[in-house]
Amino acid sequence: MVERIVTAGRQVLVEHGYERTTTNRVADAAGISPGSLYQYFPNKEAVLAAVVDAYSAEIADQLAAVVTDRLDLPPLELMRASYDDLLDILLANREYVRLMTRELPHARVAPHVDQLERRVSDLVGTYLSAARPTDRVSPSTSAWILVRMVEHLCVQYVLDDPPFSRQTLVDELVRLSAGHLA
Amino acid sequence: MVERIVTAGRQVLVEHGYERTTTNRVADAAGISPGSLYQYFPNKEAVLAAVVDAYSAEIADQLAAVVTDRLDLPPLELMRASYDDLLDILLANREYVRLMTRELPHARVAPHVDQLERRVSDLVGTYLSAARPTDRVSPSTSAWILVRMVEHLCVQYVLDDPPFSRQTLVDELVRLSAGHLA
Amino acid sequence: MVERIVTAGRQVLVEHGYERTTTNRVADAAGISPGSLYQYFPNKEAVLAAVVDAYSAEIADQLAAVVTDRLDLPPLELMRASYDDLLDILLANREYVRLMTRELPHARVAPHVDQLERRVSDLVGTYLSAARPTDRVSPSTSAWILVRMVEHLCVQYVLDDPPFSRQTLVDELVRLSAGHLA
Amino acid sequence: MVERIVTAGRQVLVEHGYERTTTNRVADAAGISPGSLYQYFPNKEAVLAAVVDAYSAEIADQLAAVVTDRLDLPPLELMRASYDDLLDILLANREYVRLMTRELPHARVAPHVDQLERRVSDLVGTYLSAARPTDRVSPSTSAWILVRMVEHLCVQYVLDDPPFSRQTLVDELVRLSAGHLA
DNA sequence: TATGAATGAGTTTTCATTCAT
DNA sequence: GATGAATGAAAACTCATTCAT
Repeated sequence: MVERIVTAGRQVLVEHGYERTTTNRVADAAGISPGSLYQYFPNKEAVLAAVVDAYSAEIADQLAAVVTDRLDLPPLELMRASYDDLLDILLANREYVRLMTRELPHARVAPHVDQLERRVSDLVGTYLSAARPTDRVSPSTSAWILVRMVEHLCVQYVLDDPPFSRQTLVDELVRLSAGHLA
Repeated sequence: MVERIVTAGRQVLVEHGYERTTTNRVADAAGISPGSLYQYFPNKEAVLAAVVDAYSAEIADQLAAVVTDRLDLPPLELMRASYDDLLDILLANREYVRLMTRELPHARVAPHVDQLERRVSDLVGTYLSAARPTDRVSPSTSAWILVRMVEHLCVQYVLDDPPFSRQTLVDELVRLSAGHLA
Repeated sequence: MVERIVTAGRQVLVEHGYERTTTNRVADAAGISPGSLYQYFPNKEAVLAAVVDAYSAEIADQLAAVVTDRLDLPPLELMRASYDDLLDILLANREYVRLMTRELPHARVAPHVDQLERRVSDLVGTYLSAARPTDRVSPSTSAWILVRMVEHLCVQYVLDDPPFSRQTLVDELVRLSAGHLA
Repeated sequence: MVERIVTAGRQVLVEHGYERTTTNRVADAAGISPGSLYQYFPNKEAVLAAVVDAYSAEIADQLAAVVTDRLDLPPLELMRASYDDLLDILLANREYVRLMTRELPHARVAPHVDQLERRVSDLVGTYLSAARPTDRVSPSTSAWILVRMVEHLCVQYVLDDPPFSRQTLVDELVRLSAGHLA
């Protein structure tokens, strides 16, 4: 039932937008009464948090795995494969990407995005520390830059659908990353 | 008077946040009655749009000028100087950056950001067309990538204050851009 | 089971106050489901009535006995002993006194208080009819005045704890009563 | 308008009872919209407080004057006249007496009643200190007992309309008081 | 033109009560 | 009988908008 409500919440969010997401509408979409909703969630806030949480649980692991699963590859291969998969995942979950970056207030999403970025940045930072001797910038700085750059360009690509191919984006991301690390 | 209302709107937005920005509060901050507000704006929507417009008018020209004023420079110098100035502008207008990217709903900001991005992208695209013969990617693709990359990393840097210097960011942005164009 | 519910109701009333006494909370305190509560009581009203009834059953007899058991004593002794016991009983049941006079709506308590007052007044009236020839006022008027006076002052003393001794109150009540009857 | 709302609140309280007094009903009775009510009062609580305050302002001074205006009389005359007037006032404001002692939750009324009782008790205590040398009980104890006794019996008389005359009650109150002070 | 009191639909939330299991 | 999830009407309160002055 919690799941039903969360699904309904997600749906209302997608269909009506954040500002038109009311507890009554969510209850309606879940096919329950407003009172029932409050047997599973203490307030509206908690319903929205659950929707965001569910998204994170569903997608964040996939996103982290994009890097995690390839930490044994050499940088270039890791990057190409990761960016490729990343785009796959985001393209397959366009609606959620839109929800997180376009629909929900930043404050509600920030904790999850921050956590994911930190998680991936840590991975990348560690990877770089091992793969590369010291350099112009610290591994954590590199990670900060690369993670945000790749993330943002992929998200933008997925949502704004610019007039160049998916392959082009991956190629250019790899090139940018390689240039940065060279 | 329109200006007074817009200023008040901006102030309320900054001090109270989007969700606590009511027409009454804006009227109050403008020292007028709610009824008067509706003689200058048809509805709340329009007030917020005007606030965003005013922001764009105030900052967007500066931002565009960052590139415009240097179209005669060679790429590397143009980039370094532009990124430097861009960071200056954003750092000097942190509050507005926060408003546009963290406080206001994306839908309200998107038209302006898109317009600015298109404007700068066009400039950059044209510049690249002239500066560089054909290449891996079209000038407009390059522009799309570079503009979004630089913009996003600078905005993030300004708002999240990561533990590396402003100079480092500029250096790395130049390096990334140069690598992309090479 | 009815008893369990009534006990729970009393407990919730004491701990949470009348306005925060919900049927769900009572059921919870009774360790049963809200549905079960409705197998023993038709509605919330009835539960509260039962709580008040139980209180009356528990205390009212003691209170009536204060007089009943002493109808063979001469007036002054009867009064002194009765008031003394009355105070004992009320002091020993302060929580219930508070419930009846401060927590519950008057309408819910009135029937029981009225009944008790009538019962005691009748006793006292009868006693006075026998003990005393005719006088300034009828026995029932005397009873009305004395019962309410003593009851109210004792209740107030118990709940408000004024800065004089219990003994003083008893002395003064006896004196007042004696003065009235003289 | 505040007055209109307070009047409406009082009326709803009288006609529908405390538990059926809702902000919407009060607004309705005042002939205004629920929103308007909230331009004059921050919440329901405040409306009810204002109703009680208005009552106090209207009646409490009269009640206190009952004693204040006669502090130069000898005790017996003071008492007789005061009790007489007190009954007049309470009989003339039966509806308000009912509201304060029967309808509203004790917690809402207590501050006002306590204040009034303290005010009158202080007066009486001071009067007794002057009129009478030391005695069985302190003036403040006498005041505590007399004020509560008289108040309660008068209130009960007014609300319950027992089968004896108003004059009888006054006579007996005087007698009781005199007996206490003798 | 400016006002600001008035509006009332819409929001979140509660809770006495029901009923399928 | 017992359950407890589900109900839904009703409550307090908000706020964009209007309109008589």
